[in-house]
Amino acid sequence: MEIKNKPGHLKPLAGAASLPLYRQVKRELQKIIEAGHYGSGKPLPSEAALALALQISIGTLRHAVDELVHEHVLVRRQGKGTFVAPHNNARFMFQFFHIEPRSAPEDDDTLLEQEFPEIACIGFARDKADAAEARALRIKPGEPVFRIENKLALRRRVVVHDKLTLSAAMFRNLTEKRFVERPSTVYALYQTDFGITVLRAQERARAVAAGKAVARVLSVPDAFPVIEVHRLALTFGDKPVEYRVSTINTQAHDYVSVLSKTS
Amino acid sequence: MEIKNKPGHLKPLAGAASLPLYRQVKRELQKIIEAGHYGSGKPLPSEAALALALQISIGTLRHAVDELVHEHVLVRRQGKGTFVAPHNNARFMFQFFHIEPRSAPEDDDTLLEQEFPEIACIGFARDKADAAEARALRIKPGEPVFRIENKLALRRRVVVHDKLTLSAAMFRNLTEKRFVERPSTVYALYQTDFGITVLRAQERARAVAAGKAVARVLSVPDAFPVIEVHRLALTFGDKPVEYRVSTINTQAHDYVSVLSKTS
DNA sequence: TAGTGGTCTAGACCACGTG
DNA sequence: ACGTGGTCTAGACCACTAC
Repeated sequence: MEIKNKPGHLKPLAGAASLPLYRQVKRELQKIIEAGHYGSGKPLPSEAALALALQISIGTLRHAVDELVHEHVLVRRQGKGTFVAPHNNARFMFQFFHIEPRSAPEDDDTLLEQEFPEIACIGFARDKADAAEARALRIKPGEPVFRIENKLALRRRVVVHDKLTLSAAMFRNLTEKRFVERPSTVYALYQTDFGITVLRAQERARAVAAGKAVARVLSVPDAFPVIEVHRLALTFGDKPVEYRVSTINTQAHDYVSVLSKTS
Repeated sequence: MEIKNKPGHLKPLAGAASLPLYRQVKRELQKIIEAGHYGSGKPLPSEAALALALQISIGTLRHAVDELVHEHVLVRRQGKGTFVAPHNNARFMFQFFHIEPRSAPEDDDTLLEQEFPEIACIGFARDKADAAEARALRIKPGEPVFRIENKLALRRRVVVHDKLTLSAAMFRNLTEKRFVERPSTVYALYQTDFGITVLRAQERARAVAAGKAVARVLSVPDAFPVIEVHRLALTFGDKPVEYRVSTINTQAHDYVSVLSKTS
């Protein structure tokens, strides 16, 4: 056949180090996703169509999609199409919820049937960002924020106290009603109502003596040792979305994390 | 050209659901790796050679290798070859060490320059497994185990107390000398001296009041709140390798974990 | 039957590391 | 100059889902 390929010729990065074509395609796809169309049940254009539109081979297009699928940004369904990954299923829920009862060492491997927590909103207010919140969310101190307080129960026992902080500029018109009536997780709410996709989160945990207010919520003695987790949730471009301080009663539950070479 | 491919024809799984060829190849590669040759600086056979030997196309071979690379089991080095992932470099170290100073919120993104802990062995003994150890390591209570105690310091301050338990059957002829003189991490030692590759670990964390002995090692008041982490390290086939209880002084350091859709 | 993603092949050329 | 992995292409066929 003797056909010359011209990799890096169709779409080189002028002057720069010329990112591989499939990386450029990946970025292109990310833009499409971030634009927000294709949110609800609608599949992306077919691989053949995308490859044609971008004037690349289907193999290269698939390489780009492969990476996004591996990052759980897209999901493929054979015979149906490729979709942006939904935030509403149980599987995703437990990407960000890592509390487990301490019992049942029957099966060692991970999540077989994790329990869904029962969430109750016990506070909702609009206020000005303090220093810590502003630094975390990368806004100016004093800018308006929403503060939401939740308690989470497993088997009727309150195990976690959550304090969420959201930038009011990012979450315009957020109301307590929407928070209380949300269908599933808050991250699904961010996506459906505000087009914000949480991609990653970093958590920093420390042991502290429970404060009076939180101790009452968790039904532990005053100054009892609890774990305090500071979480920052991020979207595309590592932009901060939510700052959250969780306090966990670890008398009967563990804060679980899986360290893997596959991380 | 009009050449018919015969996918699933060269190497179908008789009777069964016929795993894709590249998955079969992946297993083949895993066997090669587990066999233990290719441990020290020696590259695997080249992709072209492997594809030829297995009578498959190079694309399929690469697909299999891609997955193992993504799982950090193999690493590729352009111009040199493909190697089994070493356990001795800094990058890997921090796959399993997630303690960070609480300061410096300068750069939000992860590990730019994490500090290497200074490790000191403060105990080494051969004993019989108690109930908890036996259950974790999946051996019988009373079977011989090694117990090792370490303390880890960051910036000259002791931050972590570790208590490791290893099955003596799995680690024959382990000596205190080898542990003290180890070049880098213990997981590198497991690999070089015993051919055991740690692939994953699960950690369960809880807040507790520090016991007297540990409190002294960590220089915290008696009954001070600390985090206790129970780790089980696993190798191929999810076989338990090491059971470890770490106690962390979180006065100035955090126990960090990154939750990601890319998990 | 038609359209989608999933697998596999064969081969060209590029970029890196070593001699 | 040579061998290694890295990228890209073009096309065939399979498996699933819809209509």
